[in-house]
Order: sequence, then structure tokens, then C-alpha cells
Amino acid sequence: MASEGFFERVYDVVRQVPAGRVVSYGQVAQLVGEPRKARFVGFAMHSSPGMAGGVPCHRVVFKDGSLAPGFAFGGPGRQREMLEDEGVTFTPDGKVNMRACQWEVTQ
DNA sequence: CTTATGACTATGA
DNA sequence: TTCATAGCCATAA
Repeated sequence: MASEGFFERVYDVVRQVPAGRVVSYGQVAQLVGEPRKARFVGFAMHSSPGMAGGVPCHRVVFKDGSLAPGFAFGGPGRQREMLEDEGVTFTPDGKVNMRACQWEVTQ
């Protein structure tokens, strides 16, 4: 399992993110033991099988709380709709309320 | 084999 | 404060 490719490890971590919770790319990279590969986490999401593969890539956002413009599911803003449906709170800035919804492994 | 690219993040102006 | 640039290294061609 952990001996698989880097992408598989990323998928395994994202797969553990509960609904109503979000995680930054750098955090996922850190969880897989490679905090320098934050860019590849997003790259893995692009190649991810999506929810069909058990990888809720819509729960992965920027450290800032912003979403990925131009690469969201149905379009920009569609990802926010999915997150809000899961209970994720947003700020008037149009970003995820990271302080309240960022996933913490210590739980 | 080498080169180019990228759903990021940190830093500096 | 926002905007621009550098560094990161796996994957694809």
C-alpha cells in the first residue's frame, strides 16, 4: 500500500479526509511525508480518479483557503457549492474558513 | 537519455 | 495590502 507510487499515497491521505473538512495541498504532502511536493499533490488530484476512486479532491484547497480556479469540477465556484453542502463554512472573502474546517490529524 | 511543465508555498518589492 | 518571482521534484513526452 504505502510502497505504491507517490500519487497513490496522496490519494490514500485525501481519502481519509472526513466530510465537512478541508485540507491544504501542503498539508497532504506533509501527511505523506513529503512536504516539499505540495505541487504534485495538486498534480495528483488532476490525475486522480475523483470521487469514483474514493478521492474527494474537492476537499483539497490552497493553504490560503482558496480553491483551484479553472480546474474545479463543473467550473469555478462549483467546488464551493459541494463543500458547503458537506458543512464547510466560507468567509466573505470567498475562501474556506480554514481555522474552523481544516482537517487535523491529531483528532 | 533530456527537457518542459505543473490543482503550491514562501518570500520580497 | 497585493503582485511577481524562485524553488520544489515527480510525471509525461
